[in-house]
Amino acid sequence: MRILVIEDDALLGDAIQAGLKQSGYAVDWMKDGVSADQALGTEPYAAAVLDLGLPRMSGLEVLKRLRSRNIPIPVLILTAMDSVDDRIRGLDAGADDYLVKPFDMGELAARLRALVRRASGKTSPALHVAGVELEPAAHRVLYRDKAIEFPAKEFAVLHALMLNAGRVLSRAQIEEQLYAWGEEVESNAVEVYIHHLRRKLFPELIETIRGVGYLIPNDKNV
Amino acid sequence: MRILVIEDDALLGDAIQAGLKQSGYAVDWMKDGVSADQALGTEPYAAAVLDLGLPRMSGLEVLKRLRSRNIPIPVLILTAMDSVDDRIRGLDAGADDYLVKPFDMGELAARLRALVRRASGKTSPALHVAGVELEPAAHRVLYRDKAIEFPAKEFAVLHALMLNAGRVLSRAQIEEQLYAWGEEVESNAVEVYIHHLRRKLFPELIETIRGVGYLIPNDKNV
DNA sequence: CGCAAGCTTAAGAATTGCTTAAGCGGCGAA
DNA sequence: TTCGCCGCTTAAGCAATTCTTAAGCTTGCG
Repeated sequence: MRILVIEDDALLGDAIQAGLKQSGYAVDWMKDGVSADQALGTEPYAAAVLDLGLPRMSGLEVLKRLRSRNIPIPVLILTAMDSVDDRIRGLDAGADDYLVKPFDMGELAARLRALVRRASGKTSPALHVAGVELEPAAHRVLYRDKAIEFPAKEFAVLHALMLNAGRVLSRAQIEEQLYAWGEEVESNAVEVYIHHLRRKLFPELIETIRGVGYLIPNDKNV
Repeated sequence: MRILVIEDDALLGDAIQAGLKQSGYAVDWMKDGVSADQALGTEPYAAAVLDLGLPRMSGLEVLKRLRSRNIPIPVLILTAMDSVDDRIRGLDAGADDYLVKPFDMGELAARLRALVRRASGKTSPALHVAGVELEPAAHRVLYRDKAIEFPAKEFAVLHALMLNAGRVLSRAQIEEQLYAWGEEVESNAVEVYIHHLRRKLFPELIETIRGVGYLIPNDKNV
């Protein structure tokens, strides 16, 4: 799950990036409006965290341009305590939620989670597919009522596949979820994670579509 | 278009039912959580309007059970003005939108419309022709309710032909679907794929138009 | 009847994915 | 701080499938 953080303050940006990484997101960090605008147009982010005071192009402008291009990703804006006006204008311009600085990293992560979930529409907090239950918030997976542990990346792959149950995800699509800019891999990492998932759960869970990608089939029943 | 309204307050429920009927929906009205839960499991609703405070089973519980059964219909929850917590928990439990009481009937109708549109847009369109069903997203083909496997290229050929059912595709047009620039083949590859398709499905599915190309005829009946 | 277009088959080539294992780096414990 | 563990990334060999090609055969049409 990939998030774009747009924040010009180095200290704060660093903290946000670190905190969100901790929560398992792949985080890109842009420090001005123009780069952010561009990145939002090209990369498949699940959400954006946007400070309104930015150099080169204001956060509000970034937001407006985003919406005018009909890109519906959830945007959470960061505002100073005293700028109620900004907050209102942000929400008017299409922001989905806001947080007043200073804020707690846990809360930011929680809100992002809620936003992403809501945006993806039909996703409940716990995903149930093929007897596997995955709780994104708790970073927990249950199979046959037993908790199974997954390291961050394995979890992310499983999450992506379960979110898209019934749809094929190409290896490239999965990689985009796992890695932020400049930390792409060039190996068969995804294959290895798939292998681990199959071993810890059961092999039939994930189907291979040769030359296309991977897929967790939708349940028919239940 | 059928909508389920779950609301225990007689006055409000009546108003909602009337208002939505006005907007052209067929409206069922349940007054407690248990009946609603049951109805949602059996009837094909396009969306649900859910009050969170319900007798017998709370709205939140209804929602959770709905999602745990992987039923992805859009749910709009109704919350009291002061219960921000409920709203959050509702969204966390998989609601798609919310409305704070009291609300305007026009707005409710508008939001439902938006939700339904969004939800139906996400359903990947399956192609049905001549008893063959092809789901692009799942990379899956069903014939006589049996799944049949196709390697990437064969699938691509079938997909192209079904997308253009009733129209002749030249061999060159089919090849364009299969190969990126600079990797054209110079052989009878397409003929070979056509042959495989005919064998796995049935020979009459694909007609040969000599000197022109290939064609899957349109069904007369659906 | 003869030719061209398309069908069928088969086999080698190429690609793709699976599996295993090892090195590396970070993080926590001692 | 140092050590050891764990997770992440690579790499390489192997197995299987898929792709391409070509050759011979069949069919339809003039």
